[in-house]
Amino acid sequence: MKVNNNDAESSAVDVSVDCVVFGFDDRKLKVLLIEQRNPDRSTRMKVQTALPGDLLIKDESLDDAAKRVLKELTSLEGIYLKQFFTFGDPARVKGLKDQEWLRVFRNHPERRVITVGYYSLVNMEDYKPRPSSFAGKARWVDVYEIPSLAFDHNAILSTAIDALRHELLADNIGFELLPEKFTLSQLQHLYEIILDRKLDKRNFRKNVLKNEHLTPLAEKQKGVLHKPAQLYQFKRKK
Amino acid sequence: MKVNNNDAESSAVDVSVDCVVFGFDDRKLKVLLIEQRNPDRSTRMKVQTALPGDLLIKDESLDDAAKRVLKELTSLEGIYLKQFFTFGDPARVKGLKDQEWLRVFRNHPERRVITVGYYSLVNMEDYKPRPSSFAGKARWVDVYEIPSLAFDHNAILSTAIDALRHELLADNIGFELLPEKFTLSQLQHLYEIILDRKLDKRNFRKNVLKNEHLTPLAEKQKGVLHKPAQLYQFKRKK
DNA sequence: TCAAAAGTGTTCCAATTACACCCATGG
DNA sequence: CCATGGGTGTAATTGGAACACTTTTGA
Repeated sequence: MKVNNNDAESSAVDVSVDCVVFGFDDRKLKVLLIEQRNPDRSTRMKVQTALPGDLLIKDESLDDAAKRVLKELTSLEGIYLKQFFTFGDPARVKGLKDQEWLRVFRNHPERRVITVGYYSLVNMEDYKPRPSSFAGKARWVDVYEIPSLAFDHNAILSTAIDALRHELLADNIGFELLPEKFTLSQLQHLYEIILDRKLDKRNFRKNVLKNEHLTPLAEKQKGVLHKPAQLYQFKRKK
Repeated sequence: MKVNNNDAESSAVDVSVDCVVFGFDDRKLKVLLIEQRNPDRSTRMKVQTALPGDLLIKDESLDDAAKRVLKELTSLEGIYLKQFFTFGDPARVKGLKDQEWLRVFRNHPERRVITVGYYSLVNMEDYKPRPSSFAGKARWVDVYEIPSLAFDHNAILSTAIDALRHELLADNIGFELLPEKFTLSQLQHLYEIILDRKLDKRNFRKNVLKNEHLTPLAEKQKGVLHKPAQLYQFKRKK
């Protein structure tokens, strides 16, 4: 009768969330990567770079776990956050280095870990690095120059980038990555970098001014060595 | 140091997959629902209707788990299958009836269960009901007349329908629901039912003949009491 | 000959693309 | 006065939407 519920067959599994935190510094699309916590000097394991993430805690929803990771890491709350895919390959945490790390930092290093991927969009100006319980130092890395990451995080990241591109085209979420006040050129540049192609300036402006809810401010760029640009703000719809 | 990895905080979690199996009977869009297995006559618990699903087993990927559930239920292999969302609300299996059922059929009824949602598209003609280890009888139910389901399966199902609509528009996966040979009217009717709106016949044909890879067969409909329609087949791209 | 669905083109409008010059500022 | 990026409009093309009648079959 009971088929897959004996512990022999359906063994315990851990569930985590991993967050792909995107940021934009006016030139490059970046993602926030952490150094994995370092084992107490004893071993001299090579530190791996990884996506921020953590195991789910008791009675915490997936979204809440992602918010918690994000808040611990960046102090930010209320930022754009979206579940995009769940990764459950049984071998995804079985790499040699990954196992080494898990043996130090997890109670059940042998357990498989299913991870739910989230991506979030933050305005880099708002970001303040912060010591977090699950990570060493964090840094922004160009999404087009990602090193080799722990676990299957390279795959997770590239899935996130695909999801971000689709979402950008479908729902125009780009402004989440910009400061409160921005110019249309900044916005266009952001789109060009995410989509990885040039856009026509006049057509781009026509489109965003039609489709987006942009309010021109009574304020212009200052201190630039060319004609100062009009600043805009998104009217966030309720 | 160790933060969320002590068993007190990150308690054991079960992971399951749930499959939303869509079918089309030439009139209605249907979904395959099961009766939950019945506790041995002893208790007379009311049988709930649910989506087919099962706990992940050892060393099985998420995709493989979904394929297994599908194969056990329908004997079908190689059919269209897509992960669409993961549901992890801590309360999602805490309903009264749900707990009753879990206490009979699961070794750890108190555990939270995270479930990864898949949907699949099957040609109803190919489907042969089959006794499965995780379910009682299965039946096809009109997606627009879904009863109250176990757990959070109503929410999972409506998320699946949204995902199906998007996918249909983006990737034209409609033919997966049709028999090998079909008419353009059947295809149009399918689109109309999934999207829940009328489509213009001439425009629809123009579009699918442009965009899809349809091969007209040297064969027509037979035995219909009107002009027999051209039959088509999809050229599946390699 | 009738009922039922199959099949077929054209026109109109909206959206998308391509494209080049003048402007305001700071140095 | 020069370098720099800001800002603007139009024409051509493409794609989507609306729309009605003739054809073939079986009963």
